[in-house]
Amino acid sequence: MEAIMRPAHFAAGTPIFDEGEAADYRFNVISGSVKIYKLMSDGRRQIVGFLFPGDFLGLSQSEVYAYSAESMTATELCRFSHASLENLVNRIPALERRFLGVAVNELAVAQDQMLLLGRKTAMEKVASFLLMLSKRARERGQAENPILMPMTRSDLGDYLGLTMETVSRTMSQLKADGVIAQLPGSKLDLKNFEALYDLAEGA
Amino acid sequence: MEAIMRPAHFAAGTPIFDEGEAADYRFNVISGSVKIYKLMSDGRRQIVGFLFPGDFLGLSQSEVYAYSAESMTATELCRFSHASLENLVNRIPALERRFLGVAVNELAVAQDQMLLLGRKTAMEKVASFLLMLSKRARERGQAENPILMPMTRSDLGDYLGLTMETVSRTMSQLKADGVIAQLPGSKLDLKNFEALYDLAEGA
DNA sequence: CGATCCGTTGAGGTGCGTCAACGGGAGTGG
DNA sequence: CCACTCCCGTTGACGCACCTCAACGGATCG
Repeated sequence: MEAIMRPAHFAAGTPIFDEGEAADYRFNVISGSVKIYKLMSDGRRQIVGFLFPGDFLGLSQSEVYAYSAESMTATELCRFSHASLENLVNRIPALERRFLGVAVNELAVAQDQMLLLGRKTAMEKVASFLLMLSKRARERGQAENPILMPMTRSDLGDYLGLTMETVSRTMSQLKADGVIAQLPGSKLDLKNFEALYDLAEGA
Repeated sequence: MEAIMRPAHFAAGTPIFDEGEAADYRFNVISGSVKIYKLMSDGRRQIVGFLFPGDFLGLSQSEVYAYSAESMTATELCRFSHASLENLVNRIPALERRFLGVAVNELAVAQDQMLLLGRKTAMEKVASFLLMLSKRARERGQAENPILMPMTRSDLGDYLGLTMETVSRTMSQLKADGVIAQLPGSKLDLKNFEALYDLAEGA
């Protein structure tokens, strides 16, 4: 895979590709963080994923990207042209299996997110989100407790189906209740996992 | 594939499998219709998909199903044991490619649904849903206009992140405005596609 | 040191949820 | 063939969780 890979660097807040563009490339996140989102004609936005090192983006069955992507922090990506990746996959069936696993996993994550968006309250959404960030950090081999949260309140709102004001209020309450605490550098200390689990389920 | 397939029949409203069960089988819908959903401990439900002939269910990376499945109408399924399907896929790489395509497609559908759940109003949700049903019928080679809608108002609410009362009110308004009309046999006549497109986008 | 962006907080409004009543159709049993 | 029941859908009245609009403060940057 390294033979067909090209590194690509993006400063914080840089567009990577837009929904509707020809889907000529696939990417893999090396470092940094990326948000992928869909827009409505009047500007309403739904963020459909936050991506971290190890995550893929740009997978598409159609000729065009199904969502837009933008870096949140300084980000390093691996870029693969669709054609050369196709060639490689044809010669190495195990790769296809790998991608299938990735896609099926992401599908399960998407279904969890549908439950969150459709049925959870603001507090449940925020608590669920914090726990998810923590879990994903652990899966990446990082610490599960002080979590890095590079996204703005507005990003968070557009991910959770809330306004940034509601996100802010909810986070303030969690701070006031001593469940979380801010640390320097966009870091968040989850001081009470048990409380978060209860809040995420509506207890 | 036919060699390892077992047919399975389900009467309307019959459980097929439950979230958390050992994911020993994969299924393909032959005829009828299926809903797949996730439940919260207090009974809140999010339907994450309605399945029709040609659709797959039971794909999972984990050892257990990630959602529950139940037939909505009398339904015929193909059942494949996970193990034998695995064997077959190992011998026929094209099958893996096929599944990858299915999964990536479903992921795109899931992302559309996230936009709907997170950012659309009740009217936009209902209009979008009707158009999606019509589009999927067309893709299956069926008529796009009188659409079959076998799900209850409650199912619809749990799919769109609304209550059944709100769904009912919204459908009533669409009827009053002459945009849709009920036909016998759970069928719906979409009398004004253009109006529906506008309503789905918030115009 | 002005401009901009982000986050926070308050006051007030509203879209949808909640609760409730009712009617029709389908299945069931007498 | 007619009650009876149950489920589904509809509609109304009311409440509330979250949105909208607004003001303000701190951080970053040119």
